[in-house]
Amino acid sequence: MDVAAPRHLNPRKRPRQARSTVTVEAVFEATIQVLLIEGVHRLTTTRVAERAGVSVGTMYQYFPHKQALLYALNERYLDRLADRVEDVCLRHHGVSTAIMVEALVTAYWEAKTERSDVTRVLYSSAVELDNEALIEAFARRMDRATTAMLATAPDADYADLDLINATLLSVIFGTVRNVFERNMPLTLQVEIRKQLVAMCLSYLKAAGG
Amino acid sequence: MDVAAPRHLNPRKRPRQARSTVTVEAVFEATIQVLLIEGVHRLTTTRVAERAGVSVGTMYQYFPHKQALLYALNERYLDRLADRVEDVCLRHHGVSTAIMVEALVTAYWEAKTERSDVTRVLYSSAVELDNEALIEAFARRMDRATTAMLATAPDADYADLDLINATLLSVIFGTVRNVFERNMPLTLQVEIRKQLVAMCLSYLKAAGG
Amino acid sequence: MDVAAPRHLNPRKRPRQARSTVTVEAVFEATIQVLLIEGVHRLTTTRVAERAGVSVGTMYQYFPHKQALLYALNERYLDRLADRVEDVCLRHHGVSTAIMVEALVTAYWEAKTERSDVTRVLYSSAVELDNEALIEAFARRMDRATTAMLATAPDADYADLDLINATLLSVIFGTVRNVFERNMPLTLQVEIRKQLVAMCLSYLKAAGG
Amino acid sequence: MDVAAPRHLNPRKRPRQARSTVTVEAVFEATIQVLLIEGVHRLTTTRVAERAGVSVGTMYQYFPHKQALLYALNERYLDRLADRVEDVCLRHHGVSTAIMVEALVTAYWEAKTERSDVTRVLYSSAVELDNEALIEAFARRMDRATTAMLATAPDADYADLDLINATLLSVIFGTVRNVFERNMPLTLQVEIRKQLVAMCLSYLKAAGG
DNA sequence: AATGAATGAGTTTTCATTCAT
DNA sequence: TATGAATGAAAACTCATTCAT
Repeated sequence: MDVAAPRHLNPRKRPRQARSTVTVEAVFEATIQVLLIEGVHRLTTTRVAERAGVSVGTMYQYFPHKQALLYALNERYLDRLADRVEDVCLRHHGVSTAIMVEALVTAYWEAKTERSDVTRVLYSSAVELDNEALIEAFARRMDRATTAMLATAPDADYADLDLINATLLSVIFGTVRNVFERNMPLTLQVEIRKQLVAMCLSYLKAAGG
Repeated sequence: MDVAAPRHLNPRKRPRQARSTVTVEAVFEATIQVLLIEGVHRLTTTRVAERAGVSVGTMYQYFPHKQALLYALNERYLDRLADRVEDVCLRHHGVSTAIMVEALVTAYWEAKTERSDVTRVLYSSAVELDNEALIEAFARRMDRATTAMLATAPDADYADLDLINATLLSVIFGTVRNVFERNMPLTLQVEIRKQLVAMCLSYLKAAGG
Repeated sequence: MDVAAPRHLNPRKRPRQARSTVTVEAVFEATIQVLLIEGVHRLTTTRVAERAGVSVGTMYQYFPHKQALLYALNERYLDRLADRVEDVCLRHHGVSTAIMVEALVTAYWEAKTERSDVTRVLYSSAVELDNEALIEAFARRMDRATTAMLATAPDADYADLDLINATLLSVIFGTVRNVFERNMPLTLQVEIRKQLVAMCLSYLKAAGG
Repeated sequence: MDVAAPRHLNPRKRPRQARSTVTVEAVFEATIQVLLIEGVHRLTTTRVAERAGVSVGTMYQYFPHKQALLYALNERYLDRLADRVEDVCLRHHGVSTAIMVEALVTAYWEAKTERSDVTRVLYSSAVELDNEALIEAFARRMDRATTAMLATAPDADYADLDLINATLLSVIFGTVRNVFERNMPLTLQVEIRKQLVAMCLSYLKAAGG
């Protein structure tokens, strides 16, 4: 994540010692728990601190205000998600387009749905958070990772790889969100996922695959 | 919209006289304005009432609580959106698949982006709103309208129209949301939209077009 | 009830025609119902009017404000109660002290307990109501009625009838309220009532009976 | 007071440190003052906090809502009252019935009338408060204390002490309330109190004294 | 005369943030 | 450094009363 966070959202200090890291982690976990159990509108600093087993005062040592906490939480989440997808992409350089797409969709889909409740509350926590920079940074990492991977496909040669890649990511990310936001039955989800892969492949083939 | 709303979100009274309708409309408009100008976390009943030029008391005669107001607002929005898309679908029965898809994507895309700020704030207003029923009802209307349209395509014959249709809608709706949430440059938006149409078409062709 | 009500609590007009009386009666009934079903803190003019089947506006024709309504309600209640007890007293002139006391306790006890829930909510409706005049007027009627009755007892001759009478009424009225406010088991209530009669009689005998 | 309070009326935290105790005490005092000066219907949390010299927020740390405050206030009052009466009873074990009754009536009467305005407003504060448990607990303590005392009377032997005791308490408590609620002239109050003692004694004598 | 929509001051309650200990 | 009591502005919501129709 190489994009500077909006200045006012910087955590007051970056945790360095072991104990701090543990505390920060506990606070993150507590935040998610409170969001899950009580909902955004009951997400209060006191409740988070209590659940994290620290005092509000201490929490304010690490996060100068509530927004900073939510910002950091989203940052952590997107960082981890990007890590996972990047990792998958790297491991699929040079394979066939079909396998690439399957791998990409699977990686993203599973990351989002294996804890779909957490995904959902994180979305809700981001409302009214100035997290464009975060999204942007995430998008850039994804762009790079998938572009790099697609470029190594032995069975394809795209005229405008950047556009094709941007389209692909928008479609995949958008569809996944749409599917789990609508709370579709699991069997339908699985089928749509297969169809999504098929759609991407027919698109890529037509585009130079 | 034939799915029952959660009981507690029902407006207190349905506006019948001209005056009431005007009031309710003013409140809706004011809500959107406040959301646009101040953001969700400054969306207070007082502010909405003030901007709508009515007293809080009056507002509470029509909406028993804030949630009910937001629910009704989203309902109105989705109803209108569904109206538009249904209308387009009806007017494209019997044309070629290519034209259908183009029309569908265009209709939805434009409805969402011609006031993308409004779309955005409406999404944010729906956070922590029990609006599954609304989404569900909207989805059902869309499903019916597009299925009916696709079934009349002279140049296609799908084995599993329902699944294909569900996929198509998830992809289109999801992609549109993703694109405008990421605040992409307009030129890229336009290109991706074209690519989206192309993708849908290659998918449909492969599926029986 | 010959004591003037505090000026600001006068009903705006005394109902004269048949229809008015019906309306006023309906409002009284509605008030009691709302008190019973919703409690004092949910006793609103709108709710009463609605339950009475009239509009708030109409209600305000008869009672210039909420207090006036409650005042009138309590007045009506105390008037009726006084009527009943007076009636019993009159019918027991000249009988033995034992029968008088039994009759008095029975009349009051039953009037209070036959609808103990109503009694209770009326007490609660009177809180913060300037109803001293009402109480006073009621007390005076009772005083007169029982003094007059006791004076005709063939088996007694009291040195200070007024004091004895005042004591008797305070004890009877107070005990009844205490018993039903404490929500005692019915069997205990019945026994205490018997004991109360016994106590009054032993007192009167000692005092000149 | 060994009867559990309704759960939702429990104070949020029990004051432990000196400062807390002072705050809670100040809030109690302020509540009484506001009740005295402004009346129940002007008893607002803000006014109480202001008068107590604390912020509303602080008040809400000790009492989760208005009802809890009123409940605690009544509890404190009844506890103290019970303490006083119990104390008097203990100190009169073994004396003559006449002295017992005199002591009991005096203790209760004085506790209630020495600050009759406070007594009155506390009654009014309890309207619509689910304080049955409180009353019950108080009644039980009184029952025990007076039964124990009466049992030690050298000049009496009661067949059914429990019933006699219950009657006695109902009569005494009820009469006291009736007398001071009617705002009788002081001289009459004094006389009635004497009569009440006389009445109780003649009753007890007849019952086995 | 009857209606009931509109008013807005007033109420309870919450919660981010500070700061004395 | 950690704590958590205290703060008070701000929020949602109510309801007695008025007055145009």
